[in-house]
Amino acid sequence: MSTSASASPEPRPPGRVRLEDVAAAAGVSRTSASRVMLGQGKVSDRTRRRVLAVADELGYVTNVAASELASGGSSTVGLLLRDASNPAYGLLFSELQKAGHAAGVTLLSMTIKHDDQGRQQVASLHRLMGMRVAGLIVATGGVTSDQLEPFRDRLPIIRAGRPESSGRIHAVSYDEEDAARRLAEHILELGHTDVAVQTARAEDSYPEFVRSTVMAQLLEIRGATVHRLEYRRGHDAMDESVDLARRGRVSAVMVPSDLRQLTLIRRLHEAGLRTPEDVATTGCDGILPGIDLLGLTTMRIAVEDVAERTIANIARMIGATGTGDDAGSGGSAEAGPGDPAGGRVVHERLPGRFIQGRTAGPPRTTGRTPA
Amino acid sequence: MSTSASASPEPRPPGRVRLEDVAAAAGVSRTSASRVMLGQGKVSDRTRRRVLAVADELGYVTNVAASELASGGSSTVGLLLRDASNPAYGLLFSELQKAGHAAGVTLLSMTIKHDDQGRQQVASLHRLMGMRVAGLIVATGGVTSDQLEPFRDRLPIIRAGRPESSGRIHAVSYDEEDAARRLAEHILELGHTDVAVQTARAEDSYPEFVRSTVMAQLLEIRGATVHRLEYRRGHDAMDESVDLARRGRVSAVMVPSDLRQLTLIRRLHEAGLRTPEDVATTGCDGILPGIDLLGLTTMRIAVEDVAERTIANIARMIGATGTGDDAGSGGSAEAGPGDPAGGRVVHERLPGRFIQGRTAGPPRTTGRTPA
DNA sequence: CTGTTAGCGCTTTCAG
DNA sequence: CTGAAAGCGCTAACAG
Repeated sequence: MSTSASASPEPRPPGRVRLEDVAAAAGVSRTSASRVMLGQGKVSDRTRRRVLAVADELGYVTNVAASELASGGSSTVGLLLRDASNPAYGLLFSELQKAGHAAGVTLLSMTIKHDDQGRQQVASLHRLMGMRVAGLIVATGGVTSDQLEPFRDRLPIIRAGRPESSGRIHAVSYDEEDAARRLAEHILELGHTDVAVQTARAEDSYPEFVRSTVMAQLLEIRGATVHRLEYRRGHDAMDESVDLARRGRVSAVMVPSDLRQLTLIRRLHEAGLRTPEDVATTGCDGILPGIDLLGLTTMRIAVEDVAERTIANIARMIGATGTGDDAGSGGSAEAGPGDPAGGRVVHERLPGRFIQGRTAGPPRTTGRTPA
Repeated sequence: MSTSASASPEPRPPGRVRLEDVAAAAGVSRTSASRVMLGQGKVSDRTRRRVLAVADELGYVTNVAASELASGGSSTVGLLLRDASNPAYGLLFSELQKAGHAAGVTLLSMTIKHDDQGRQQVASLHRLMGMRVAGLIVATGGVTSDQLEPFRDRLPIIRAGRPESSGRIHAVSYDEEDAARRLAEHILELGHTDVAVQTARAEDSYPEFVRSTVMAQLLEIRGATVHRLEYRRGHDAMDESVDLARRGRVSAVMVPSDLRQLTLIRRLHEAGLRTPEDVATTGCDGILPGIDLLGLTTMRIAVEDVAERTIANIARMIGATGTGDDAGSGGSAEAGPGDPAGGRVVHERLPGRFIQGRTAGPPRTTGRTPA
């Protein structure tokens, strides 16, 4: 495998091998060679075998650029991703790749930093468009619907992991509301009546915004006293949370992400407070390795499901089959690309799983309202 | 920005806009338009301005496939990545993207699952080659030097995060030996003389193999009694570790990764053993969020540095400048691609940082050999 | 079943 | 400074 410089008379030059070279060496025309490589059309078994053998021997690999140019379309799907150092996004990325692989969809990934008010995002978007991807998966909140809209009628776009408000863009997302509800209900069941909820602004993190909003609302509806602590750049609301807990004003602090919960617990420890004895805490995500050791009470979001459904949808929209079968060369015309059969916009929400953990216990005061 | 269907007489079709369209609308030739888009050659200021304006208005984006085909070379770098659900790889991925971005290098990422004895890897490699990337960054152990070798003389290849044995492939890696040494010395300093070391096989995880091997060797050289517990598929060596600890045969267990350390701690807890009171443990990586809360004693590998150096090297090799300047259109001939000035193979090892943590304390028996 | 003939959209000599 | 012409390597109708 490693040192196979044997029978070949000519010491094959390092330069790239063209299909034409393969065809010549196999004694057929470019067309036939092409057909073999594409696995389409009718080719005699002998021809196919020969071409394949020669191609392998010569180390031929299809020039994707030329291929796409000639055929007028790529089969790869662009993936706009957010900073994968966030474990939740890293996992989503992996799962998308895995699912894509299984479905025969090649993903072209591009991460973007979430600063720079969308300007950078647009640039990445353009590069992806320049590569003439067949579809687009957007797995970052940074890009707004407006920025996506102009491309919407050139290719199918689907958001992964975040709901989409625009009626023309597909989405497979985590059911944040369900997650928020279940966490809030858990806190209520434990008997907490005074709760601090760290809230995010929609423009900073939409998922966290939804989570925190729903949690706070549900708690209030059920008669609990809620302290909303909004955080933003340069103000993480942690000090206020710790302060409220220390003064006994709240017996539980709910935050909209596990990363924040870690920070919170850290701060509480520094202040000499323990979970769940002194204060109950909940987070959200459930992705971090070692979460069980930390005993975080949280929701595990359905990353695998979201990835799987996202790929399934986009694959259908671009007509990929993964086995090389043809998905019908005609029939995509006026309806616009990316419309699933019937022109309906996909809009799925996948629920997660509650993780009991050990950071949320009953309040120290026996749970009665001080009334 | 969103609803700009104004002055244009013809309701511009949703289809792609070609450079020719731009040229026509601007009243110049394709050639001039091309020159403007490439930012090269001499074009009058008025022409440039007009072309740019029209291009923007029409929403023109360069067809990368056609461009690369015509110019015979892409400026993107392929990135072969391992499963990003592993936090260490997820972070490396992010950092590479970030560094690439800063250096003006576009990365084309592709993750691979680490099963399937390299067969899958080769397929991904081929796809990347098919995209005619200008260089290749390999950030996964799964791909062997032999598999890389055939492509070595077509483009520069650099390994990120893992050392490379082949003398022809570049590498920027973590200094695993240094990490192993420092951890082992820490254990020795604490007074441990009987230590279990979970070892990995080179073919399963080379970094973990090096770490565990070096740790064990150093411990032995210094006179400690080492129990090597090798793990492989279906046997994680955890039971043996717990058993040795419970029977007091070892006072410390060293494992070659934090993920494993988490598993170990979990198992120890289940067996009623605590760290560091009953047994000391160390891991390696230091990437996990919340590592401070868990108090893991470990080494933080230099992910950021590795990413930065990797990009710097590959950028130089492919002659990228990030500002669009030309790096000399001639001069790359016999020396082979990817050879840095002088033809030397890059081979950097970057040291990490020790993290004290709380999982490793002194042995319960006062540290004297039972002799 | 196979080969021939045109391009895909862009970059690039080479003349104006 | 600008345009005309010639492909890059491949696929896609068309004939054989």
